Amino acid sequence: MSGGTYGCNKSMEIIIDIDDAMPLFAQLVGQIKKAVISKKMGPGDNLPSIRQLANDLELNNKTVAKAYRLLERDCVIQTKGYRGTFIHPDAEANSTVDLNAWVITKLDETINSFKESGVTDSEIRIAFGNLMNKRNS
Amino acid sequence: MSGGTYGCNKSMEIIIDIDDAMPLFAQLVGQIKKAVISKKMGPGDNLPSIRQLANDLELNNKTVAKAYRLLERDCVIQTKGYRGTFIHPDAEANSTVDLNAWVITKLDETINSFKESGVTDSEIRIAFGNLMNKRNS
DNA sequence: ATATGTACCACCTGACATAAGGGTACAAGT
DNA sequence: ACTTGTACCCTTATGTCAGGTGGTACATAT
Repeated sequence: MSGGTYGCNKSMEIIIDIDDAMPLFAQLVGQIKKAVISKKMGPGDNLPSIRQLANDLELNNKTVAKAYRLLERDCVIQTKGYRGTFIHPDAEANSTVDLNAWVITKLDETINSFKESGVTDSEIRIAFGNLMNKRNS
Repeated sequence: MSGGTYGCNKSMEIIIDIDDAMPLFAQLVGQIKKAVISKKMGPGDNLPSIRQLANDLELNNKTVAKAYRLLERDCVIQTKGYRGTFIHPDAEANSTVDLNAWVITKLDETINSFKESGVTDSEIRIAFGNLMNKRNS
């Protein structure tokens, strides 16, 4: 099997391409943001449950849950526990804001400042690795 | 075989532990800086050639060359081409100045600002990976 | 009983970069 | 001739991480 589609009240259509280089969860995030931007979905609209969507799209629960988690972090959707998941009031604005862009920009500045000081790529990578791993413990 | 030692005029002793998690070249860098700080070696002292040290320590030329390259960048040693390699006049000061410290501090600040914004570890890693790899080409 | 989101646990897979080694070669000097 | 640092080539192995999947369990509500 490869990919799957989900049609909800003829208002939302999600297409997942398993052969796409983009990770499945990222495709889901993009599709939902796109649906919001193109006004196919609006604030307050009900999204399918994680298990439901995973089943229709032939995906794993975790994959869908990951997408929902990211979407909620970006305030594109709101999860209300047992009551289900809904489109966030400010979804449209928050769908266009790309958190990644700001991360890349700021990180790029930092890395460049290192390189200008003659720091080796290896050293930057090592420092990065240490920080990312230690903070977890 | 595991690791090796190098004794030079009973003034310098380098111990490499191949089982250590720290990369071999990094161990070498640390050992030489330590030798400078503890005044076992001083400005003008002659260091063994890359090939010589690699042979004694049972390391590859490249590994030693990498360590020397980093040490010269930090102005702990001076390579004078065919004439060999020597301890830098300001070696002691430059051995204590930890370029890594400033890198870690600044990088830590940047990463923390990301996490406070809810950015995922994965996303930070991916952004980091993209930046480090694209700049190389 | 059923459904919701969520939080754990573990596993497998592929991709990728680092680290390290082997080899060859060069210009510059002794 | 010999040695110096250095710069390429290619190969290997190791480790790490992302992505995905599987299962179980929980509190909260209907």
